[in-house]
This record gives sequence, structure tokens and C-alpha cells, in this order.
Amino acid sequence: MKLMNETVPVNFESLNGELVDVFNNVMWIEEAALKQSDFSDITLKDMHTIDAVSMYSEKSASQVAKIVHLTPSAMTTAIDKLVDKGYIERRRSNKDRRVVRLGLTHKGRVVYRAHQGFHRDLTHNLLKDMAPQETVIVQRAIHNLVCYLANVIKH
Amino acid sequence: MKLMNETVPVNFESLNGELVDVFNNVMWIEEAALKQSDFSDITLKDMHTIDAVSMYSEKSASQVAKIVHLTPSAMTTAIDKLVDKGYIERRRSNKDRRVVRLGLTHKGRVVYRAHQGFHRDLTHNLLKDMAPQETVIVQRAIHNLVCYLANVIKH
DNA sequence: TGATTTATTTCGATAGTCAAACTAATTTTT
DNA sequence: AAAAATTAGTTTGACTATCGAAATAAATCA
Repeated sequence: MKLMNETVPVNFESLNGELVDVFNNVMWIEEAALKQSDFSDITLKDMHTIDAVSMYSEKSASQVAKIVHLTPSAMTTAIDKLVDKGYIERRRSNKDRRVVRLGLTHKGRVVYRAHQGFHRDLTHNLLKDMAPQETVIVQRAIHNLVCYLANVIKH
Repeated sequence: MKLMNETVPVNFESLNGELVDVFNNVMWIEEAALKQSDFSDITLKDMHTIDAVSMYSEKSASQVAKIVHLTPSAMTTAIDKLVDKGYIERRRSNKDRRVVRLGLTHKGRVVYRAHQGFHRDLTHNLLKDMAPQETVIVQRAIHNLVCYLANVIKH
């Protein structure tokens, strides 16, 4: 375990604690919000699938599987469910008839936008009462995190 | 859907995107890191249970269940597994013999500290190359988020 | 004491996941 | 051009996590 030293700001531990809090809870809160919404028939994981399918590009099933870290077989059943519930459409590509192109239905686009709204609210609240030059610093911090995580991925 | 307006910094969308990235990926990265570690026999959810049991307080099974958002029955089986694997100890309270007090074994404390280390690394990297007065701003932002999420919980 | 509440466990059902085998379409090799 | 290898997706079977309802056990209340 690392010990604190003098160069670390005194409230490192409290920041760390709040960060852990955020990570442990966002997912659950998002899930709970979804259950109380008009789209209670899908889970947060379904939501992420819908998000990966997204609005404007026609991604293949395996591309989406990769994004959400599911195996192709799990993706198949996930899509089955979302097709049944009317959020996603399957179309066999004419170019290469092995591939399945995925797209959102009207209902899918509605829930996609709602989910985007949720995330925008988070971002707005992250920046609450911040001066423009302060928001830049926050942005740098989040960017640090993204870079670090990207590095962890490629060990 | 909220529209952007002039008071919002131009890179709101990019910050929002990176934040979504972080939320969608931390969990998965944490899970993957765990699989490659010496503790590949537990999942991230197990890790969060261990974290909730934590080092120094003797929490009951249902308290831990509440923290990690599991039903008591699911908690029972989750604990069974972690007891078998040697991470957690069950002790019946002498005060009230209905309640099960949970504690970490030596192995449990080791993995708990490793997990704390992971989170501390995240926090360190969030603050990478930041001046002390900048870290305060970042802390304020994260605190905003915690407060917002706490509000969402109690609708 | 008997009834009620509380903490945990057991049981049965359901849903999500993976790996392996399989189908169909495409590309490469010979 | 036929055969072999590759690729995209699906089906199947096994396993795990989770929940809700009922069971158990202990404490508290009337």
C-alpha cells in the first residue's frame, strides 16, 4: 500500500473515496432510473448495446459485441431480445450476406436520446458553478483518466 | 433533449464523450485487471462485496447486501462462495444471534488493499500534472457529481 | 407465553453468459 | 474452377447470478 507523502494534497483520500463512490454508484443509479422510466423493459446493459448501435452508423453485430465486451453468441441473444422488444432492427447486408447490419427503430432512437440526456445531465452537474477556465481543468483531469485507462488496456 | 447554449464551453460534447467512455470502461478494465492478477478466482462484483465488508468494521450480511445492492438471499450465496474461497469469515454475533457479522480473512485483506491500490492509481492519474490549486477544482467537480447522484437517488 | 418482527437461509425459477459445434457466405489456394 | 480456409453469425448445452417466496431461527412485544 502506498503511503501518503507531502507532495500529495491533504484531501487525496477524500477525493479518492468520492471517486470510488461515483464509480460504484453511477451504474446502479442509471439502472434504477431506467426501471422507473418508460423503458423499464430493458436493462442498462441493453441500453449500452443500443448506445453502441447508435444513431447514424450501421454497425455489424460483431462490431457492437466488441464495443460492449460481449461474445458474438451473447450478442446474438441480446439482439434477439431487443428486436423482439422493438428497439433494434436486423438487416442482412447486401454487400456481404454473412454480416448483420444493426439499426435503431424509432423506439430505439427515442431511448437512445433519453440516455444521452442522462449523460449530459451528469456532465452538466460535474461542471456545476464552474468558471470557463475551471471547466478546462476538469476536462484535462477526465482526459488524464481516459488516457490512463487506455494505457491499462494495452497492459 | 437539452440544446447547447452559449454559456456552455465549446468542448462540452467532447468532455461528455470522455466521461461516458470512463463510465463504460472502468468496470470492464477493473474486471480484466482482476482476471490477470493473483486473485483471478473472484469477479469484480465479489471484489465490491469484499470492499463493502471492508477492513475495520464488522458489518452484518444485510448491511453489506444493501451497500452492493443485492437482495439478502443473493448475498447469502455470494458470501458462501467467498467463504469457500477463503476471503471472508462469517461469525454469528453474540449480542444478537440472528445476525451474521462479516470480516475479511488475511487473504481478504490482501486483495482489499490491492483493490484500494487500483483506485488510488486512478485518482493519482486523474490529478496527473496538476498544480495544487487545480486539484482543488477537480475535487469540487467530483464532489458536484457525488451530490448530484445522491440527489437522483432520493428522486 | 404466544404473537410479531427481524436476520438469514433455502429453494425453485429465470435470465445472462460463455464455449463449442454448426451453417452459410466469402476469400484464398492450387 | 474446385477445394480449402476463413469469416459472421447462430444454436445448443452447461454454468452462474439473481430474485422472490417460503422456511428457519432468534429477539422483542403485548
